[in-house]
Amino acid sequence: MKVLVVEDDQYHARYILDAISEELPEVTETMHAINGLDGEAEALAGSFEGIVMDLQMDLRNGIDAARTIWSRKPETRILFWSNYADEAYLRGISRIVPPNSAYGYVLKTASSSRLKLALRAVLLEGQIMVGRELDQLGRQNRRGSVLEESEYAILLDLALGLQDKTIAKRQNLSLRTVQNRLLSLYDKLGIGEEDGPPLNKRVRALNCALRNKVLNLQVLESAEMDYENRRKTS
Amino acid sequence: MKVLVVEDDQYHARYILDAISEELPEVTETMHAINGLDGEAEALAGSFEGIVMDLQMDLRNGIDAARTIWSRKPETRILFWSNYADEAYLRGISRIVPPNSAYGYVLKTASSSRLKLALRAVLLEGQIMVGRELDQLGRQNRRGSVLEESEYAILLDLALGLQDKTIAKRQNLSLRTVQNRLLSLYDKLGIGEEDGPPLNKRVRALNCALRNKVLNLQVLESAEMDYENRRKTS
DNA sequence: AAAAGTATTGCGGGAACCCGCAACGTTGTG
DNA sequence: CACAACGTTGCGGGTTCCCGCAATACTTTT
Repeated sequence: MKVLVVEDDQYHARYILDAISEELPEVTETMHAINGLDGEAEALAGSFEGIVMDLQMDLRNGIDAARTIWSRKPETRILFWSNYADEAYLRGISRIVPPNSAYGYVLKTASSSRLKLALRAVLLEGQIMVGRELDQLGRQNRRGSVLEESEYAILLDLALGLQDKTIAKRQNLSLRTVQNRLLSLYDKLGIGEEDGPPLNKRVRALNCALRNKVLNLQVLESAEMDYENRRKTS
Repeated sequence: MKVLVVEDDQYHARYILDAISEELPEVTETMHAINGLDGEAEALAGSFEGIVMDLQMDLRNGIDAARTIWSRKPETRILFWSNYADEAYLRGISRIVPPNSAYGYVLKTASSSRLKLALRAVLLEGQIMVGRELDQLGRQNRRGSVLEESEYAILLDLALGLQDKTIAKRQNLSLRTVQNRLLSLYDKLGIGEEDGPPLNKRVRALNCALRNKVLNLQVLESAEMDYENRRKTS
């Protein structure tokens, strides 16, 4: 079995490569890519059955890399290995996993045994394995409310800096509907409940989304590129 | 000599502890704190001459921890060891280094030899050592323009979501001056030059500042706490 | 099918924001 | 001192944003 490790942190890469060679004798060959772009190219060129993928990387983040890999080779087993339990990552991943595919999500703060277990379960056994800390992410948000997919889309557009009018055009909604979605977004993010002077809700929404880890820098970058591309080709 | 390592990533911590014990025989005792709060407490309680400090940590980030440590023990030598070359970090550090103190800033992507060199130079020899990648950060910004300290302060307030009026009050400026600073801020961040539909400049400014690494999540958190504290005690 | 609930849209107005114009103070240079 | 350069401040107006109110749709419940 061939496994590809996509990881830009030298210390983490060394550790995971060691772990694989020690604990998974079934793996006959490993390869190491040091960023998302490189990893994507290797994965498409070679014939890897399993991938360990870091999420936060330069050039191309793990989710974008995984999307193109899965779109060409949907049977590939991918174990995401990340420092952060961001809702943004989970949302990103859950939108790109192909049906019947094996994947997993393990935090880098997890113990070695947990990591090794996940390596075996996902790469060898083809199971789905997601840490419990991550699973309950959506629930604890604010007043137990999760962002609807539609609200999340608006949040992304807001985060890019688009105006209401532009968002309406993009999403094929009326101006007022966009503003309604923004209202419920503000509500769910808990904006307007602070004491002290009133705030600029738009900026505050982005601020809160970042601090609550509903968004992160990687998805901002992805959304930006997506927006640029779609704008140019239309 | 006693050295404290403040690092929440288990793999990085192990590596740096190994490196110290192998390469720096002068170090007789090492201690490991797993987050900023813990590290701060240990540093103030024990008598450490040198500290290796991660920047991105939960509970309390490295800069905030270093600030309180230096305010009580300004002679402490601190080597910052970070994944990211964010302008936000440099700004934060340069504002808290006490005069005549020894410190350094090394990226985690640096080679082992560079890291070991920095360990020796900063902790043992008391030199100042900053990687070259970091030093030129301020210059390449946009049209060769660096943010003035005053503009940076406004950017922070904007990022918190404060309104112009509130910012004016906080900084003891007139409303119009705040708006002028925002104008030059927009200019330096390159906002308003994009083609395509017009944008919400406020949100866009935050977005760009994050993507250009003028700001990052840690400074947002710090600014937030600072704002809350100052508001309550006034 | 009726009723109740929810999402979408329009209208309108007050507040905040963006910014050109012009007046004023400060600083520094010949 | 004069003059220029620059930061600060006020004024005014055009635009965007925030959001209550109310009229339709569309969905679910009874």
